[in-house]
Amino acid sequence: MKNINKLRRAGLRPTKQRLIIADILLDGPNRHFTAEDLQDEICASGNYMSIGTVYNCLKRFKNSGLIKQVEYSKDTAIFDTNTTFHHHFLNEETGELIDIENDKVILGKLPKIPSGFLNSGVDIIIKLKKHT
Amino acid sequence: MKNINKLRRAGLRPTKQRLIIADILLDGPNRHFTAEDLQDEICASGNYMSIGTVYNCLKRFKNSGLIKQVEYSKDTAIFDTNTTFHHHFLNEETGELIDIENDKVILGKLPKIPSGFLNSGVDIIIKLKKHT
DNA sequence: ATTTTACTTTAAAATGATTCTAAACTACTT
DNA sequence: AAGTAGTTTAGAATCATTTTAAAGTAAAAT
Repeated sequence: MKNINKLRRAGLRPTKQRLIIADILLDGPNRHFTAEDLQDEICASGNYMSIGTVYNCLKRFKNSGLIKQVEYSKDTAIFDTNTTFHHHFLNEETGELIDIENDKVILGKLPKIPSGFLNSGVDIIIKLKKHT
Repeated sequence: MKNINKLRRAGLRPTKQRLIIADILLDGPNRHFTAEDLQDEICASGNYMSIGTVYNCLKRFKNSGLIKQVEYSKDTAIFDTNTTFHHHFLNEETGELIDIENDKVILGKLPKIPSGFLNSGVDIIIKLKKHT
C-alpha cells in the first residue's frame, strides 16, 4: 500500500476514492481507458464512486502527472497510464490504441517552427487498418 | 459559379444550402473552422442555415473528400479545407492550428507495424508554446 | 483530543456539441 | 406535370463532461 505515498508525493490528499483509483491504475501494466471504463472497474472491485468523482480524480491525477490524457481522442476522453513520452498506433476500425515507445520513431526532418514559438512536444499517430 | 460542378463531381446534389457553403469554403485560401464558425459566416453572408444542416453538410462534404476533419481536436470538431495529406502545428494556448505541408516532415524511422495491419496514414502534431 | 478550516465527494442539474426525428420542402426523373 | 428520393428544418434527444450546493472528511490549529 504505498499508493498513499505516491499520492502525497504528487501533492494529492489521499482520500479513500483516490486510493481506490490509484490501486487500480498505478500498479498494473499500462493501459488506455475512459472515465466510464474506470468506473466499471471500480464497481468490479466492490467499490462505488460517482461519475463526477471519477472525472474529478482523473483530472487531478493528470494535472499531477500520475497519468496522461491522449490528445487526439474524438468523442470520449481517453486516459493513459503510460506517462513517458510516447506515440500511438490507432486501430481505425475499433478505436483501440497501442503505445509506440519514443525510441521506435525518429523524425528525420522537422519543419521550421513559427517565429516566437518553441516546439513543446510532438505527437505521432499511425493509423492502422486490417491487412487484406 | 462553378461550385455547382464541384458538388456534382463530388456526388452531392447541389442544393441552395450546399452552394452557400461551397462558396464560402471552396474558393478562398485554406482554413480551419468549426461548425459554429461556419454558421456565423453564413449569417455574415446574409444567409441563414440551421445548425443541423451545417453539421449535415459538413459530414457530406467530408465523406465526399471536399474537406477534411482534423483528427485530434478535443471538445469541438475542427474542419479543414486543405484536403492534401499534411500535418499541423498546434498552438497550445489558443488552440490555433497551422498547416505543415507533407514535404516539410520526414519520418526517418518507423516502428514495426503490428502484424495483420497496414499503415493507413500518419498524423503528426507539433505543439507550440510561446517563446519566453 | 476537539475544533476549525480547507478540500473532497455526492446526486442531480446544467452545459455544450452533435445527432436524431418527423414533417415540410426541393431537386431530379419520368 | 407528377412522382420519388434526397434534403432542410426546428426542436427534441443524446452523450460526455462540468457545475452546483450540500454533506462529508482529512489535515491543521487549538
